[in-house]
Amino acid sequence: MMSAAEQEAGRRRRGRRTVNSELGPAGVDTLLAASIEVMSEHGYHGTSVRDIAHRAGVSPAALYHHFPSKHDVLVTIMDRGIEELLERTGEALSAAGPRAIDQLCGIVDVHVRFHLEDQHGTMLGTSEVRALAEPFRGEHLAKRRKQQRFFDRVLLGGTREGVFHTAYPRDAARAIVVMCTGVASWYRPEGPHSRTEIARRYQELALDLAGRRIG
Amino acid sequence: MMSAAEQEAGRRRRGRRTVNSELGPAGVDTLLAASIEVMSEHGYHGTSVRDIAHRAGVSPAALYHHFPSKHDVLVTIMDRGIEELLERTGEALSAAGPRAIDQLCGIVDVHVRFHLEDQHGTMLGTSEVRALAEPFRGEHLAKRRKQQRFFDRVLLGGTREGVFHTAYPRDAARAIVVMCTGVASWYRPEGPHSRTEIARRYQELALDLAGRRIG
DNA sequence: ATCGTAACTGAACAACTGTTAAGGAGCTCG
DNA sequence: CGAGCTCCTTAACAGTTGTTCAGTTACGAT
Repeated sequence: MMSAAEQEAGRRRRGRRTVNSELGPAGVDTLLAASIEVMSEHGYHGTSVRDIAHRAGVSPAALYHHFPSKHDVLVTIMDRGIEELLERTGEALSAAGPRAIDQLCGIVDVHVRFHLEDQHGTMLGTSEVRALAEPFRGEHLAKRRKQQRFFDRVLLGGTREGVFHTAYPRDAARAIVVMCTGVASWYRPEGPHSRTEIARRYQELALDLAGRRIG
Repeated sequence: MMSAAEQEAGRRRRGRRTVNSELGPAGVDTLLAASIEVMSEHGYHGTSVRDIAHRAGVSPAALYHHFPSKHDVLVTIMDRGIEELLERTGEALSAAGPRAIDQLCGIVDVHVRFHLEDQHGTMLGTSEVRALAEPFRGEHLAKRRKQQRFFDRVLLGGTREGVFHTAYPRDAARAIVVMCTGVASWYRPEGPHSRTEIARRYQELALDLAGRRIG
């Protein structure tokens, strides 16, 4: 007969392989990865603590060793996500230099790549804001507005610079963010185009939306 | 002491006023309207049958007089929505005539207006596809692809016609749909712009995405 | 060897879930 | 009148929910 410890170790290993490809501290990170997988498929309310635990290969109670509540798991995922996006966007903006065209290409590249690489996490992030309780909801929305303002500034700057000719820079900025965010909901890794190619195309589409004249 | 009938009538009247502004058959339509309101706020799984019934001013069991299940309520809402969108899009396309520019303006106008007028319903429609069970999910996705194909055809047609110059007509078509669908998630009736004005602007943005040259 | 602690377990909790059963009020029609 | 129908009720059902609790195991430090 197999000992409880052997059973348990086996279960954990299996859990790790599914979610985490065999390494890592297997605690918080495994649970977060499992949560992202299963929540992005069925939504926050459509996912039970037992679903998460089963996917992670642990018991339901194990989740409460690492997080105070199911809600806190969501908060952690959403906050890590938006924070990384903000950081990467800021970096891209610094690296782009002073020209609005370069800036727009830079932040669109980051935005698209981020939503392609962390497809499930970002889908959670965009669809489950409503599941956040206050004050986390308010804080998260503030960070989203901050991210939006990056795009607003680039569009308005380019308009003043005279390189963007759209009559509605704010609407164009919002449209660009929405369209780049949207890639997470249709992208399939087995599709015909590489992530790099998709990012390149969206830079072009964003420039069109900004009203860059050809010539 | 108030009779049960009086209590009940009062409750129903209150329910109607909240949801339906006092008229209508108060049965199926009231329940659907209540479902759209509360489900668009908390999502399908975040909404209980008791939540819906309470908003509609009836008992939880009343829902099962009109629908076989909670899931069927969602199916009804989503199907009515996509069917009306398809119909309106088809009409707009016929009314637009042969030129791709007019066609694009027509279907963008319909798409934006539809998502502004039925804001809550369309938000449900875009976010809760995952809550649909088979075979309804498959059927609904087929209708969504049909709607997408309207835009694909217009973009490809305009490219062949030589009036649209985007290098990526299919990506542009998807981006246009996504950006028009997105209005439902940020629009507030008390905002600075009328629905007509927003629709007009999005026609402009769509033409930019399509790569219509100025001049 | 023993202590401490991090990581986890199975079993239980009350609350809530979708759904059903049985019945009553109000209406129309013969 | 009363049969039949629509629309709705209260009360209950079994299953699931998030969460807690008391205990167990693995393991590095003393």
